[in-house]
Amino acid sequence: MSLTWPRERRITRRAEYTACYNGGERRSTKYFIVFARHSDLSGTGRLGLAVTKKCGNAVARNRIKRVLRSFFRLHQHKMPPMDIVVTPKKHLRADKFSLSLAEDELLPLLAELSASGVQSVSDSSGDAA
RNA sequence: GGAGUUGGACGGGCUGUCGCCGCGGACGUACGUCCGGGGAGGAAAGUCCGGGCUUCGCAGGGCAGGAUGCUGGCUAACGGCCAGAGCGGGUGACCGCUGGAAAGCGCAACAGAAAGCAGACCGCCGCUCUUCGGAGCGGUAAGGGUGAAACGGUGAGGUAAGAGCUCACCGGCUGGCGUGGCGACACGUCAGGCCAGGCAAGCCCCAUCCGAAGCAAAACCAAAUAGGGAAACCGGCCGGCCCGGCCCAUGGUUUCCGGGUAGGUUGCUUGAAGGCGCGGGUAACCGCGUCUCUAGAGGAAUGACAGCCGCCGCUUUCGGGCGGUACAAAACCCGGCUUAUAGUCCGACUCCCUUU
RNA sequence: CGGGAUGUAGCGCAGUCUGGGAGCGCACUUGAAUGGGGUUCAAGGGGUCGCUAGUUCAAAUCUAGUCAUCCCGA
Repeated sequence: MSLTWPRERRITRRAEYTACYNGGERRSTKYFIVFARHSDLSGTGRLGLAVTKKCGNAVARNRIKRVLRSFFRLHQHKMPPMDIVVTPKKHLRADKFSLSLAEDELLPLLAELSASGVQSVSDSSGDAA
């Protein structure tokens, strides 16, 4: 199975971000807030990262984004077909952050989202049929 | 050996797996696949200056406003750099500062008699009066005390007491001349007058410079919706009809046009570029020759995870073990400045101690 | 990219323009008043004036640099 993650699987418009913030589900863990919304495109989900200045300087913010992107790339087969926006909380320390920490934090949440997402997809497809 | 001053270079390396963003080539109808090659810094940072570039404005000049400020040079330009001058600090290597206060206005708390065209509290001296304690008038500015700062210093003459009042020397100032230097200035000499305080990072004066905005600049392509302009046809009114005119809730349909939003493309990296060599210059820098191409995104790539090796601490049973490995990431591009930075290496110089 | 504001006692602010004593309110401590508490009255303590340099006799105030926070415009 391929583990690529091209640009088409990212959220690149401000309107799409605000749609996730306003019309999506909101879950939170110890270090992250996750907004998830049903994708307009069929099939694949997309990822958006919003790392604010409160998380540190540019080097720290870049590291957080890269680790999160790597996490979603390696676990993309567990990802539901939704638009997901991840925002770290401000007490996340970039120098202590790693892939294993991201897995501990986000894997249960991903499973939870995919359960509810699959259910809603089957509901909507049933209505269409 | 110790302490220090100053200039420069670097700021992790290798391998594997899985990835990301541009570029070139091949296959290929589009989509896509494969191959090759590239992909953060000395400060990319702060955004404090200067320039290029783009659009707008502009006959020329002035005012206002802002910036800079010893001299000479470098530069596209600069508030930058280099070389020098004066002053200050340091034993020294070396470091720091810089227009004008005899154009004018203004300011100086408290203390002190007095804080700025000088003046006189205690003193000192003379005269007059006296109740013998002193008081009044006048002279004086050497001495005292205050303050951050009190209108030259020392000595002699002089005097009632004194005083640049006079003289000598010293210090400082102004002007002239000579020598050296492109110049800031230095040195020498003559004359004057004995004195002219501080603050311009208070207002100000003088000299020089400055049009404004910024790549979200700007150019091009250009939906949907609303509105604008033009033409044709239809409709209504004036009218018997045509021509013509009007439709003031400026009626409806079609076509065309221009502006322009979302969006897209360009701007976008070959440049006051870098390396090496030679030459000129004390240097900053400049000239010539030759070689190289070195990120170009657009919610924003340059990574994640392993392993080995460096480097630095702590520890050790000398096999090793544990921990750490800075600051900080391009966003139109350059030249500087400022600030942050674990450590490593190299050059030059100064002072002290020891040995020969 | 461009522009602006703020930083002073535990908290909220004045003082900065025009340089000389660091202040106001709440809070805190002590005392009075009450049987006790609150209210009230009186007295008191507490400040590297964000930081670092410079100008000045003297800096919260002036100048330069720097740090942090906040707010605008495109």
